[in-house]
Amino acid sequence: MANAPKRAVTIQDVALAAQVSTKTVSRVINNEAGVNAETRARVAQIVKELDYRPNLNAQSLAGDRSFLIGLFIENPGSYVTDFQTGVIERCREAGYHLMVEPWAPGDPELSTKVLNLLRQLRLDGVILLPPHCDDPPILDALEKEGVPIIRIAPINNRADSPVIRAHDYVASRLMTAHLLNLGHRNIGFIKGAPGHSATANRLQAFIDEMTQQGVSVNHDLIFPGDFTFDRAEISAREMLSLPDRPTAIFASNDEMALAVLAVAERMGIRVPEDLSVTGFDDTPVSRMVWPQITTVRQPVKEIGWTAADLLISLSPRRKGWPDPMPNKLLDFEIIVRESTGPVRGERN
Amino acid sequence: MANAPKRAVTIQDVALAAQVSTKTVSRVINNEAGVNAETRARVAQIVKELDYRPNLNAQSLAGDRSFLIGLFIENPGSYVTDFQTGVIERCREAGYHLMVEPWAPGDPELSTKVLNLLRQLRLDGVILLPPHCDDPPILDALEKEGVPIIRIAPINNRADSPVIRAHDYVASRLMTAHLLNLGHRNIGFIKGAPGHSATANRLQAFIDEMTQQGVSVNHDLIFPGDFTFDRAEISAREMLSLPDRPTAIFASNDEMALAVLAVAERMGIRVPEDLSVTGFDDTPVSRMVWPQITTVRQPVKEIGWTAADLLISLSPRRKGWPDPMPNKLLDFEIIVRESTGPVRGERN
DNA sequence: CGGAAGATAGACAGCGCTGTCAAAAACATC
DNA sequence: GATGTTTTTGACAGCGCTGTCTATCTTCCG
Repeated sequence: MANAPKRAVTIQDVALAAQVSTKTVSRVINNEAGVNAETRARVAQIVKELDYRPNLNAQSLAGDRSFLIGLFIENPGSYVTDFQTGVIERCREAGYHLMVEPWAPGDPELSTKVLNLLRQLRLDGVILLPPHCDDPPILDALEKEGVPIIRIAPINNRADSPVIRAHDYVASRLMTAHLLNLGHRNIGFIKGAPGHSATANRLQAFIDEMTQQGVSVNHDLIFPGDFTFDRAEISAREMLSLPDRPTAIFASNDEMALAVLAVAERMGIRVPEDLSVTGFDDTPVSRMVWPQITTVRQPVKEIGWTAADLLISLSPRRKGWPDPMPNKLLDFEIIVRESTGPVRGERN
Repeated sequence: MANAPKRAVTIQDVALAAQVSTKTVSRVINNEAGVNAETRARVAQIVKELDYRPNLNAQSLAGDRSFLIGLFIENPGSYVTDFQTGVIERCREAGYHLMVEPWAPGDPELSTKVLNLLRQLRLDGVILLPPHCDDPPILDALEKEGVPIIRIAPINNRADSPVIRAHDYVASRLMTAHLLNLGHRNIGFIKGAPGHSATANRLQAFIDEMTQQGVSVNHDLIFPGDFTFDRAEISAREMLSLPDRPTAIFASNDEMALAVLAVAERMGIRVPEDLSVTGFDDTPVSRMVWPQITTVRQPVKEIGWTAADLLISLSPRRKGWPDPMPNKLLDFEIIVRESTGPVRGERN
């Protein structure tokens, strides 16, 4: 029904009531220096009494900042949800808002569309998740508009923006060591999607750890994947049909570990007795299935916090990033659950 | 680094280049009537050449509409992700944007916070998911600001806004019938969270179908739940420890069905041989686990589309909703998978 | 061919706020 | 008490756009 289009309380109203200029009110609500303590108190009082809230559009237009932060994602779901939660939490505390924008990586008009968004909204910053954090059309558009960015777990280096990542590589090595400790030697690996640094890191760490522990890597046991259930299902089926099938499978994320579980179940292979399975990310489902999945907890929400904090701390002063670029490397945690167990010698 | 603060192309620039007034340019970009076809073409041409995009903030400020739609959620995840995707898709096509705002239902300052947001952002509309669609502080704040709303599957009626829902009740009856057809008579039920219409509807439909088919409902087999895994796990454990335990359990959503599966597995109860389990919502995981869960597919994304479409179609003209309120009732689909099977007589 | 009606265009103000700069007030100094 | 310095405040323009209203130009009709 959209009733009563009541005119909202404006800065004018406050100024009038407080007997000061609008500029002074502006100073108070923005916590700027140079206002007498008494005046400040009086204005603050009136603001409260009148229940005044500045109009963001007007602030944006006049002040050339939007109080909006973009989050570019490929598709929602998986870890993105947690991440988003983290970002929103911090944004809200700081009076910012989050605009979630999904993009399809291959889109030929991507650049135009991104530019369109940026020009229209004047975002104060953008957080780029993989694979967008390495996507030239997107990066170019952002650079062209001079929008500050934060990249999460990118592949390529750039000197112009901070990077936040968790230590995938170390985590993956530890996870591999976990499998090796359990006696597994014949270990299969399902890769993630190309274009994600996690894909390369997790695989490389797997190979390095195996090698360092003197276990030769069987490259025929490294199967393709793309972080989805369906693709992993195919790889799992192939791998488990091998005459000398692996005693353990390291899946590059939880959803793919789920696929391995499903295939194993269907083939009558018991987990963890006959096959150990590990995931990555500690998504909620990893503990809702049976057996619960051994996985790596990435501090996804914390990464979200960090990203938001960085952008918010930057935005008021348009001075660019501080000199040592404030990159962050966050901790992870290996979570051993039911899907991994000691290798059983009776086969072969 | 936030380089080159290049001044963006404005409507002025276009007007100058096209030798018309800014107002005419405005007419063209907003597709308003009253512009000569020739002029329109010329302006459109220049707009393209200059790669001009109107500044949303300015449009909002001057035009009293924000091109922003709010989506109020309790917490992300579950079906919300799909819903969000649907809304974003339509918003983008129409030049709108989505602002996702999670709220904690019990928050004593809820009203203030919502008002704050509304006054600051001037949203063109808000979509309310359960349980917010029945939350007085939120509804009051929205009404006070005259923001149009769409409510998804609310409990209470209100004449002032459209409602979109899928036919929970019918779906739940059919699902119950499915269980009855398989020969189950001793059926357990795990309820959803209070404050959601789905909770009441799904339960009532279950009771009604049972009753109609002449099967007496054992109220001791109706267990509490809140749509979460953890709570359902407790209920499932209790239920399956009963001396005369049910041969089927109807869980009010997929996550809780997962819990039943996990408990059954742990207790050595086979699904579906010894126990049939059904979920609700057809979330992605319902087919990623083994056995895959029999569930009800709700057209969550389509509901998102519909909600966005309604709001967008309303917003340009501030005339309020059309007369028969455009409520929508969407279709569902029962998806029979592996977690349900015929009852086996050998027990007792 | 005069005048009414309709189509097209522009002038202008102003949405609500902040940046800039100058004025006023308060305080220091010798 | 005159002068310099700092603090506090306000006037004013303008961010980029749209709503309103008026001016101009066409067209149509008796």
